[in-house]
Amino acid sequence: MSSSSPQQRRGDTRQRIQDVALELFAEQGYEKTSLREIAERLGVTKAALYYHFKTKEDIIISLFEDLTRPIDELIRWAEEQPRTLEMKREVLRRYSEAMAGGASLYRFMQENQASLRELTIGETVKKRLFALVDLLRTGQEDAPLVDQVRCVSALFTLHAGMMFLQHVEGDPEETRQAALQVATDLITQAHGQA
Amino acid sequence: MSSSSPQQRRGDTRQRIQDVALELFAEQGYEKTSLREIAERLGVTKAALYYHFKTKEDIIISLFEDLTRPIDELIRWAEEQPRTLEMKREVLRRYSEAMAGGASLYRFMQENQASLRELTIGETVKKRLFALVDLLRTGQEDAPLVDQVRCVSALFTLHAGMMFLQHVEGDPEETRQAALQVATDLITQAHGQA
Amino acid sequence: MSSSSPQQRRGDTRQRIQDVALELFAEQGYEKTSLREIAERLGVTKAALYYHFKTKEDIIISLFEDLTRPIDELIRWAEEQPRTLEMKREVLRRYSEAMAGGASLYRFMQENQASLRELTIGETVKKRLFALVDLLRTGQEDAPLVDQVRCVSALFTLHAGMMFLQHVEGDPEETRQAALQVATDLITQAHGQA
Amino acid sequence: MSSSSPQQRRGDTRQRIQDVALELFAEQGYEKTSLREIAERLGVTKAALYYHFKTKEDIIISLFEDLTRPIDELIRWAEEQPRTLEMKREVLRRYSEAMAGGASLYRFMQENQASLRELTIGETVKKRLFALVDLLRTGQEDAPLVDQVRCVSALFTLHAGMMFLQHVEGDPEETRQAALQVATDLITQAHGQA
DNA sequence: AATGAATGAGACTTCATTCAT
DNA sequence: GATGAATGAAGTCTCATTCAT
Repeated sequence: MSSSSPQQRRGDTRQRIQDVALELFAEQGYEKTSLREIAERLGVTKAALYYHFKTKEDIIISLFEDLTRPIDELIRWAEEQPRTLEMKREVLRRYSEAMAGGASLYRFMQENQASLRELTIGETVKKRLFALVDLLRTGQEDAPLVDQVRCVSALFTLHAGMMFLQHVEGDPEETRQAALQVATDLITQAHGQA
Repeated sequence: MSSSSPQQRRGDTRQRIQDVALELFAEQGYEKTSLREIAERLGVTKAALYYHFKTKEDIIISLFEDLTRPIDELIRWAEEQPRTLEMKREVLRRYSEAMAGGASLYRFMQENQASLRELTIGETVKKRLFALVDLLRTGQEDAPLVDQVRCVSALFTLHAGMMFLQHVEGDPEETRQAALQVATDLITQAHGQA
Repeated sequence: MSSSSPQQRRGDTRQRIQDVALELFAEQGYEKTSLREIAERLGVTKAALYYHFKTKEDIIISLFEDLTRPIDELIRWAEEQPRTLEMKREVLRRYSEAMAGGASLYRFMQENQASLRELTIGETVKKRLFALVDLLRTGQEDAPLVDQVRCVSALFTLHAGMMFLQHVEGDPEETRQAALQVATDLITQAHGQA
Repeated sequence: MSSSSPQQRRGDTRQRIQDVALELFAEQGYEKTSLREIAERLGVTKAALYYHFKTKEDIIISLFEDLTRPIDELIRWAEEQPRTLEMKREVLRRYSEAMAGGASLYRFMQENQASLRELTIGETVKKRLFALVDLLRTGQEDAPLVDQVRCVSALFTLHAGMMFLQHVEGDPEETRQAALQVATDLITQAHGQA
């Protein structure tokens, strides 16, 4: 009657590996998480992991591929919109939502930048970040440096909201809304001064 | 009678270990940097490191002790000041300066949060961060959540300014000033609304 | 009613496994060639190999069985002939031909003697070699050691001709004939001095 | 009282590793010999091997460097001599002697050609072989193919003598002399027809 | 103040093989 | 006739650490 009886597990091992891996990566970091640990927590052998993923790095790559799709879509969408303030607000809104949905992965990104840099996806992540920043500040390439900082800061505020305050305050959703508010203020200022 | 007395030499090697270690930790992350690497780059044996430091963790602890002293002093100083807006601005100003001085270490902190959490100093770092945030928002415990986020965001903006924009823009000092400006704006707003 | 009856298909895949396996064994050696590699190059799963062969060793055994039959027949034939010089020349001639036909396998034998020794067929291969040498030197058990060496050398010359010169010279067939000539000279000398 | 007490062993670990490794490589082949096996037979840990050699391949490289020096010197010497028949005989004589001295390594070479090809030294070994062949046939580039084969065959005869007959006959030294005799005959014929 | 030699634990990875379907 | 999923054993290698000298 358990919801995850052996029979039910059939065929979803790949998914379960991803789940456990993400959990552990976010908790302990990428390097400190061994495949042995992942396998043990799943009740399979290390070799089983290698049936589903070619390398350890492959596991994390697959996680990024699955979980950052919303962001890629967001970027593609935004690039076709006019560079209005409203569009920028929408970008922040949807980015914040994506973060709420894939909290573990974003926490992982935030806390493992060093590991990320050595991995193949590091470059991709970086590019995506730059793309977002570009979107937020488009229409004002020659804007004062301060305004460019505001755009970057807006994104970081969303991250900060999720990562840092979460450890402290009560309702995560409320905190997220507050962070979104502050971020929106920041780009509004940046936009206005263009 | 040699021109470098034993005491000086001692300090010398110890210091060189710290320098190289910080360089590598910042570059590659804590876990990915091995003692072998540090020793090789210094032209000594691994065993020599153990003459100066009890463990690998000890090396990083010593780095934090040496390099975060300014922050500790800043906190102690600020805690004795009245909670005025001017004091908060001064906190940000001095924090930003400290970051400029110990850039590698702050980069390390930012990029290795996962490693940090497992280390003894992790707790210390976290406490210091909370202490700073508390200082910035003091006088308004019951302030709207949004204002609390602004305080956190102000600190993160300084980090963001250092870490992120650095990869992109020209003069780091100019960027630092811009980030300081944005951060100051943020706490000004937070303070005003109290 | 399909144009390829089950029997044919069976033979088909089995044969294709053998072909690919021999190719890879000859190219990379027995130990360095994994079943995964064979399966991948065939576009089937590893498990499929196990439908046709009981073990990895079984694959190579089957190759030897199929490809060394001419040698076995040659030996049986020669053992019933009178020990004349002409018979010995015929042995070399046919051995050389067999090698040309199963070049990959002979290359494999030459380059993987170490692996061969650990395998069950190793013994068989060795026996066959001894049988050939015996045939070549029969009629002169008490011949000077030098002549016995000549017989062994004759066989090795054929191998050397195939393996070594092949990497260097132009027409393989011409080289083979030259090697055969030298080998024949050797046993002629050995025979003559008896 | 034993000739290899722990105290005596001090400092010669590197040498002992080489000895044991060569023994096992020759016996079982390169791939089939694991570092665990080598370490166990020596009574040290695997990690100790890595203190003395950077990789498994490094061990075999060091063996070749140490044991094939005589051949390199032989080649250098011969290249400065006039291409007389007497010089060629001397080459074979000294090559045969070198083989007797480093029997294990030459057995290894003969039996692990496949492994060798994948290793860095493979190329070196091959070059050396070609250099020897060139020396033996110099002065008759346009000689009939048959004579070129004779030169190669001469070298292979020495190998064959060592490897093959050894398993069978009595006194190895006598066999070696016989092989040398046959090899010398071969190049004499080749030389005469130039 | 530092080295040389070694260890024990554990990392990632690959392999031949099995078995239910 | 073949696959999908998994295993157990083993492989090479790296790491932080120790200790006698």
